[in-house]
Amino acid sequence: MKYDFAAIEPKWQKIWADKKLFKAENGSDKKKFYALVEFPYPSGAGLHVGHPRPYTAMDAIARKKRMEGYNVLFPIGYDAFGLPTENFAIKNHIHPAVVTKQNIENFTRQLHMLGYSFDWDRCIDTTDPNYYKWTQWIFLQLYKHGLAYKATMPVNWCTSCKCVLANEEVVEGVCERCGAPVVRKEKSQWMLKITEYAQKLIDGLDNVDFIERVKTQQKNWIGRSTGAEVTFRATTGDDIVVFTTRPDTLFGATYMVISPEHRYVQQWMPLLKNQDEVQAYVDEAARKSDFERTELAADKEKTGVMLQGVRAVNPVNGKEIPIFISDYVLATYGTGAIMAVPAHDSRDWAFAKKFGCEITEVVSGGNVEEAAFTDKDENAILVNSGFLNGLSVKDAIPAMTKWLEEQGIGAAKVNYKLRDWVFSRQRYWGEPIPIVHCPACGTVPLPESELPLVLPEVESYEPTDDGESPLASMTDWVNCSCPKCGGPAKRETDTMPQWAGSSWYFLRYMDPHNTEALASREALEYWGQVDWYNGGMEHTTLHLLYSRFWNNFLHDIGVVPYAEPYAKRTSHGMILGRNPHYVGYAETEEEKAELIRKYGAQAQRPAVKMSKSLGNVVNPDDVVKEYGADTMRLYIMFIGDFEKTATWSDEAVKGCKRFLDKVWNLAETVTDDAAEYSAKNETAMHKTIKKVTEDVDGLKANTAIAALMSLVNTMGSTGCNRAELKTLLTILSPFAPHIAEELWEMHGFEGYASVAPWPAYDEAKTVDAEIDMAIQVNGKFRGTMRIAADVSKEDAVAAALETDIVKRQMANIGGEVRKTIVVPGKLINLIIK
RNA sequence: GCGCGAGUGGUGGAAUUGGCAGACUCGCUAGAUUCAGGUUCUAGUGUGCAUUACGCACGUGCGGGUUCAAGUCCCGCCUCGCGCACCA
Repeated sequence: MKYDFAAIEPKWQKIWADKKLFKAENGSDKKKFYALVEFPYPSGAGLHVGHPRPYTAMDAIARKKRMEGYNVLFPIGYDAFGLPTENFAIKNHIHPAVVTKQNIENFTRQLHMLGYSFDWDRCIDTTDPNYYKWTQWIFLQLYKHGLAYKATMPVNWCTSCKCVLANEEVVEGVCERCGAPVVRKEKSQWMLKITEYAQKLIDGLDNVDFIERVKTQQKNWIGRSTGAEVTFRATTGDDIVVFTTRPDTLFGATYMVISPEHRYVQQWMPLLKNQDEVQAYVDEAARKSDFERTELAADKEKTGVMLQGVRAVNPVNGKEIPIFISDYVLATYGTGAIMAVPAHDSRDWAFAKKFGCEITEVVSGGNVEEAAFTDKDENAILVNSGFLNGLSVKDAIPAMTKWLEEQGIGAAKVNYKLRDWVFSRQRYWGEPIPIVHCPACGTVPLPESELPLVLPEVESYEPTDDGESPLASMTDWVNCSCPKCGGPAKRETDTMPQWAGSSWYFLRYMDPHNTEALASREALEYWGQVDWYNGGMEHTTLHLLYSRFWNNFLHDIGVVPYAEPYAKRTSHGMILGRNPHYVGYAETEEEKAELIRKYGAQAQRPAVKMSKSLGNVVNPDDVVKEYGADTMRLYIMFIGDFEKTATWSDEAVKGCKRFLDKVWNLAETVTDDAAEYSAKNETAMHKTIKKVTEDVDGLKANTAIAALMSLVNTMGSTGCNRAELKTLLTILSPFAPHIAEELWEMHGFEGYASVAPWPAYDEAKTVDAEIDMAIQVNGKFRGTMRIAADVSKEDAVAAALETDIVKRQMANIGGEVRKTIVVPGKLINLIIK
């Protein structure tokens, strides 16, 4: 009989679903294990090959844990609010809810097709009012605790999405999603005070097992720096507060810079002698997009204008110094003002050189006429610094900080780059913000009893250029009565961002049908932290950070038992496609030149992100149709190091299909009903069980599969008995569950391969009794000798001296053995001189 | 600029308390099966020199070093990828 995957796979998917084989049980006596993958955004295009990589890896882990006796929670759901659906709906005049429903059906079909062991009874959908009721509930808790507030401020505005963006959604000055330019816009926005959790979000990383690059990226994003705030008095009598990481260099502060947006600029305008020049600079800075303002920021020539008519006093030496405005000082970081120390800051140095400011060296060790001396040498000695002279940088920082505190003009201060989360979006397809604006009472939160606040049906949900949400035109819905005074009021018309629903979804999986709470206390305590969460690096400073923030908050208000939601976080590499424009594929020099001219740097890369326009997108449906889900799963795991990017190869998929054919054929040859492993295969069996057991947990499925291939290759000549087949199918099943299940049934094994107990291995039986020990002479490999694995050092040397290999070398070199090195079980090295 | 990671055959990639480099896969070569194609099976496949030998030399981005022994450790570079970036 032939391996007929097309018949086998749907058969087992149906049986698994009917028998609810992968159901997670709340409150079971078994040890729990919560494995989580990032739930997909159900786009119209369906699953792409990027999805199966993390899903298959975590599925293999979940399956193995189940076989090891754990009560495994491995859930899935849909993060279905968001712009692409809304845009598609607008274009095709269908309601986003209808589009979402269709897309979810398609995704569900595809996920079933790949044989994932999800507990489908716990499937969630963020656009379901029963779900977003609790998203809104969490928002109300944030509001009650002062962590949600409305503020008018310059925000990032995507010119194409016609919507504000969080800082995390702006990448190099353009929209993370659509690539359109982002401009500043003054708008009243709902904000979440994530900055209040900056330190907790850093500290929490110490207690979790996240891969290092995730921790580093989050820390960099939060951007903690320690220093001091110092107050300078302006000649107007106003106090200018600056933040500095180097209070020790205060004697070297020879001028000040404030950002063009700083409130003092307009306040002092009437006093200035060069008003026109200053105003022109302010206007110009306001016109620039974020992208223009940061473009090649490091090398960009500094610009700025001196405020003529106002000066400041350096509090440490009483010197009067000039004040400039310049866009190299950011309004949104620190206090929007700096003390410039050109001798020890390269930006200040470049500015000072251009504008002829004084450069005073205060830390010795460099030549400040040539360049700023910025070495982070804490033993460098202070000069030209009054009471700090002779102190090291290390000692001068606390000394100056203390002095500032005594004078009442400064204090130690910690600053973060992290900014509050802009939480409202001027779009239709999101969770309505449960807030009412009352002319009498002001901002009034909706009572919890009125949740969910359901998204109304609208005629037109097109975004508007004026920055109003499409909901604003829904007067019937907008006009309401104030929950507090009963008078006429208006609803908030902005909706929540895409990231809201995903900020707590892992909690809902624990108790998805609860109508009284986001999840019961028992469920939250039973499942506790997510034991293993795998997801994309692109979410490190978005979803991952946001959800840690929400969970920390929910912990602080006593809703969840753990501050940190995820005990472990890993991340998969992207799957790239073949680059059709790669120069390597060109046959002539002319073609090559043409490709480089047309595609530039892109032409140098053999593999690139898959995209419709390049025609290199691989659809899982096609792969499953041609080779089956098991081959697809196996290949996507075998493709390479899980954490690195990998390139899809249609050719290489065949190898995995061949392997499964071999397994099928091997199973057909099994006639020996032995209940024990054969002597021939015993070591190989134990070795392979060990390798697979360790590699699945170590996220090294690629080498686990290689070991399985080796085993099957070996058995091709040594044969396979019933006991060996049973183990083979068991350890193969996390990767290729359908074929394992079918052969399991055909050979009459009990129960299901998917939930069979994981086989044990005997460490002692993983090593061969006899090995080929390597023989080196003077450090060079010369050959091997067959010898007992546990041979003594003396016997190994004696045996080696008897070999032709060593005799020949002795004769060639003509010396005697001066030294011997024996690595038991591995090699022997003879030094002959 | 700062931070993180990576450079290994024709290809994807194994090997990290220093111990036989190239497991496993694709591809390729030869042979068998087949009317043929595909499939499957057997043998081979880092480079060079040899082929009298299972022999010699070279070989993990580049240049040094430590060691009986280095892809792995140390010093100095180069290249590529990712993240952040005028963050005071």
